[in-house]
Amino acid sequence: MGYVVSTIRDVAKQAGVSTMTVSRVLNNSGYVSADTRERVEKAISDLGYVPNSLARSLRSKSTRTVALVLTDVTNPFFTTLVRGAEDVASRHDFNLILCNTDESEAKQTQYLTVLLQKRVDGVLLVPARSTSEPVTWLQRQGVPVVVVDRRVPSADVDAVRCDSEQGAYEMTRYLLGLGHRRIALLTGPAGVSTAQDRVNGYRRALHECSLNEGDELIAYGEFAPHSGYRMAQQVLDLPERPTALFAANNFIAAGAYRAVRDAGLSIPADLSMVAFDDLPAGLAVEPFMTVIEQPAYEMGSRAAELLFARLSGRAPSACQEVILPIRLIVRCSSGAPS
Amino acid sequence: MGYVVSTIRDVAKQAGVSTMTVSRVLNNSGYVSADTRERVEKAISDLGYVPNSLARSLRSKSTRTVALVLTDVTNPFFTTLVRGAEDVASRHDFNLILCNTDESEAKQTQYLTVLLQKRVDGVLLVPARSTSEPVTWLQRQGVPVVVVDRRVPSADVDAVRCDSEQGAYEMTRYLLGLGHRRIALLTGPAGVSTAQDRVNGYRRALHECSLNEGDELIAYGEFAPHSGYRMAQQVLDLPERPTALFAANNFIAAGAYRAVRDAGLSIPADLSMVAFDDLPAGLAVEPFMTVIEQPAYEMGSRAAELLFARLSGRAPSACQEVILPIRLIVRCSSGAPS
DNA sequence: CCGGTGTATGTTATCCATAACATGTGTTAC
DNA sequence: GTAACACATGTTATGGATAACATACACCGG
Repeated sequence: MGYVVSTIRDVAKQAGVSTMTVSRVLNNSGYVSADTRERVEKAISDLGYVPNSLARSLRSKSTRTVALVLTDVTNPFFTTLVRGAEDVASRHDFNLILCNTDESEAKQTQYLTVLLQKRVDGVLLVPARSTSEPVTWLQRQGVPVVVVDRRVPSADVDAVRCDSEQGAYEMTRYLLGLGHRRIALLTGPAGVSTAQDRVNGYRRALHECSLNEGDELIAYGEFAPHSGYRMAQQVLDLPERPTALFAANNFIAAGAYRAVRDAGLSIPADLSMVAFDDLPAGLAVEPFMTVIEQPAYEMGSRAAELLFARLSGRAPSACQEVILPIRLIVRCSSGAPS
Repeated sequence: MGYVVSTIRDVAKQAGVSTMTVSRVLNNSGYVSADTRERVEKAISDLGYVPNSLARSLRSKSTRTVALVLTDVTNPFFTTLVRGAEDVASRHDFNLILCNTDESEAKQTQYLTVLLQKRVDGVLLVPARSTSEPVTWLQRQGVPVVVVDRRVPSADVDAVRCDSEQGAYEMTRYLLGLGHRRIALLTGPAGVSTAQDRVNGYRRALHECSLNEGDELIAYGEFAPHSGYRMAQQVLDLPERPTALFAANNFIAAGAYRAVRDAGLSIPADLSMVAFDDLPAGLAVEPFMTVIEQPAYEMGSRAAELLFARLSGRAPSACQEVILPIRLIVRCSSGAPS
């Protein structure tokens, strides 16, 4: 009970020096004799002193902390992205705070408020919705932002992402090339740029083939397995069943895959299936699906690097947009329509 | 550029009051007239003022933040546990910081250091290894701890978990009851209490049946799919193949499941399979496995409640150990040996 | 009319560290 | 011999908020 947390003053007294000298030892700044340093270090360890970063940050105006605000920590795409950001952050000796918004704008606002209050030095943001408002808010508060994975309209901000429109276009072209004409697209919320861009790329490819289907083959839902399941059911129930399913992300694909199996259809014999984002190899399904792979790790690391470039002032004043290349990986879930 | 972040002083000046009055408005404490409150609130919103929680916490000696340190954020068992903790935290108007140690003691130490520096008010800890050291360290620094899911030896600390030994015992009894005699156990790292307890429960059940197998049927690995895959391969390659596989957690089960399929065996015809922790329903495998289910959400919420009880002083001075009940859910992955 | 109580606001000290500046050695250079 | 400089340490001001205390007025009861 009642353990007393010691302060820099206690350490100074114990070591017989001023607090400033202790501070120098802690920060390895300025001059300290070997002898003094040793005494101070002994005092620190004797007292079990842990510096108070609140006080430290208050004075130094830097928390050495950045935040990564994303929409779904459980998605392997994002966990990989996190590792990329983490590695860069720890290389810069920064802490990374993870905030999971669950695709909710309200939660996002709440987290950004807390982050501003905690005075994080910068934010990596995967926006829950396609609005520039949160970005400009952070910027007005003097917090550098890098927008990751998704677009926000008309914001003057650093950004790292892949070209979802182009990716969806290429994937759709690939399916068309196999001979598919009825291709269903299962996508995310209409308000999310990646969901919309993938629709646009899909449409562009279809239009090029003069396939102007109505929108019955496009299903909007959430980036979640249960939603993928429902959307797949929905398009499989259409009078004229599609010959190919294009899931706009890995979780939608996972759910859709179950729906297809539950419907007694086999892949790719009865139906081709492709997806955006690779599927988690470890989890029960072996990697067999034809996918558009995005370099998630690199997205995280490049975004973090951009942020640290801003933080250190080593960045060009103009904002940078980094578009990373995607890769179409053909596996055995896709083939010519029967 | 150069946006100026405003302080409570700026707000006070703008509203023509003292900083103390602004503080009262912010914290809804003390007396403030309706008229003044309105002026202050206008000033706050005009300036886009965001209170500095560093300064606030420094003075008030409370960060209104607790941390949940766990070993694998990607595991649905833990994400569910997180939600339990989150809900309770937000009900108490506290922030929850998530720290992912990846089962590494080094990472755990690093995170705890940062948390102490940031002066979190409390910690929920899923210990990476069975050592009481990190717990006593936190306690000596005056930070209340609740140990979750896993045991640490001889520590005087609040704890919430399930009885892994008993769960494994019951599951093994169940398999023995079906007629299985060669039951392989795929478990986690030897240094983790849940991994070890599950071995102990398994052994107890076997001993009761006078089945004193050597340890060739016990494989130690990591709580991860790739490890489950390898361990399954290992026991499937034994001269006398086991008739049942018992995975000590869901991720091991997911990997083992793939190994079984890759070996061309079918479940439960050729081999029964059971697991500790339910499998993620959403991810490609439908829930079909016989499991010991732990109340993950409740573990998180109860642990958080215990922590807040301590924080508010409303807790009995003696430490509490909460052992939550588990449930054996029989599904179609297990049957009598062929 | 006086003291007690509730309301409304302000002043000062403080939280714990670091920035900025000051001071005092000893050594080197010319 | 002394200016210049590296080295070593200390003193004071400061960051942005709240705790603790102080002040002042209004209203009420006796």
